[in-house]
Amino acid sequence: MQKTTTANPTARQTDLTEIFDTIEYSDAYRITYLANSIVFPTYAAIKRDFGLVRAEYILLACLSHYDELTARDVAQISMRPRNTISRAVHRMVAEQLIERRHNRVDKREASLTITKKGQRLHKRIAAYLTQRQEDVFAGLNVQERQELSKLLRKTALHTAALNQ
Amino acid sequence: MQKTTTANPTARQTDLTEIFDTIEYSDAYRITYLANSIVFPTYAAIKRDFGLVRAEYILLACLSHYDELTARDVAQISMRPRNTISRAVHRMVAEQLIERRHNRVDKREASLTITKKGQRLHKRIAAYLTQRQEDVFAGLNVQERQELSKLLRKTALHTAALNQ
DNA sequence: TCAATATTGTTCCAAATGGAACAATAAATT
DNA sequence: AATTTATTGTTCCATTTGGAACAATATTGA
Repeated sequence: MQKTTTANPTARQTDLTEIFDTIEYSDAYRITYLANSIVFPTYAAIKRDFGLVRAEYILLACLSHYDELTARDVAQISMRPRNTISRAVHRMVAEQLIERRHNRVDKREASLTITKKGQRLHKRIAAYLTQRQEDVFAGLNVQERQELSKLLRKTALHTAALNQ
Repeated sequence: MQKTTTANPTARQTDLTEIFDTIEYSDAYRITYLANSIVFPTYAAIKRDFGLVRAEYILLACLSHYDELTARDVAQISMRPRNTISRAVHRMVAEQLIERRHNRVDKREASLTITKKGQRLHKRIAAYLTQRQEDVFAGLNVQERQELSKLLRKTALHTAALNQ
């Protein structure tokens, strides 16, 4: 709970980073803040430059790292509702960024794969995210960065099990 | 790039966590995954139980930790567009969760404060987020958790400066 | 075997969202 | 002082979003 002032409006009186320490769920807050800092500007740039909405580049990213996935898999990996993935699939099949092939065994599902064109696009998009990632983590030295990586990995694996 | 199969549809063949390691921007990815894991289920619960949308509880959280802020401050802290904050302000003033007082010096802006009622609501919401935070970080031991906290804090502060 | 239940992916619809243009005010520049 | 530029907060509008109901298929269990 910090003093702010409107008495002297010329100077920025309030330290807008205090909440990092004072909020009850400070780790969750910091994580979310960092995620937003990475994702929001990059998302806007991807939309502007490539015309993809979030569910679409998520789909592209997932398919870039697995030989094939079902829409259900993608929804689970990304924690997005199935209908947004479904929409993304249709638009991206139309754009020939991915391919869909009905499963002969289980006729409900279809397996999705990325095309060459899709892979090329993913590479360009990944460069945006990688760049922003480096900017965000530039405040850490090499050991710190490694340690953070390790801890995030462990936490993410634990959480994935939790989300199951 | 991992083998999956649709040949034997009964067993889950694909390890959906592999992407944590194989993706180009793995730190950014892990951070985002964790943020989503914390925020999505909690957000849904907050909406269900209290009827608040995201911009609204963000506003509440910000005002819980500063004596007063302008809408602009909140937009900056939360990295949300100004119009979503504006909407949230109006609804929450109507609900008497926050108060708005026009600034005499700079007539464009208004200073926002949280009410007692707003504070009580924030406490209840914070409990949801805190609980989820604990679940997500339960995979770490005490030292690891402390170390992660420290690294996240440093990175968040660096990023806040970057976002300025 | 047949009914009941679960799962996958889709469509529909109402709500949330964010960019852009705007009015009001303030600050900077001439 | 007058003009130009910047800032704050708002409204408008088109798009994105996600819950819920649904059809098709698969699985479970009586």
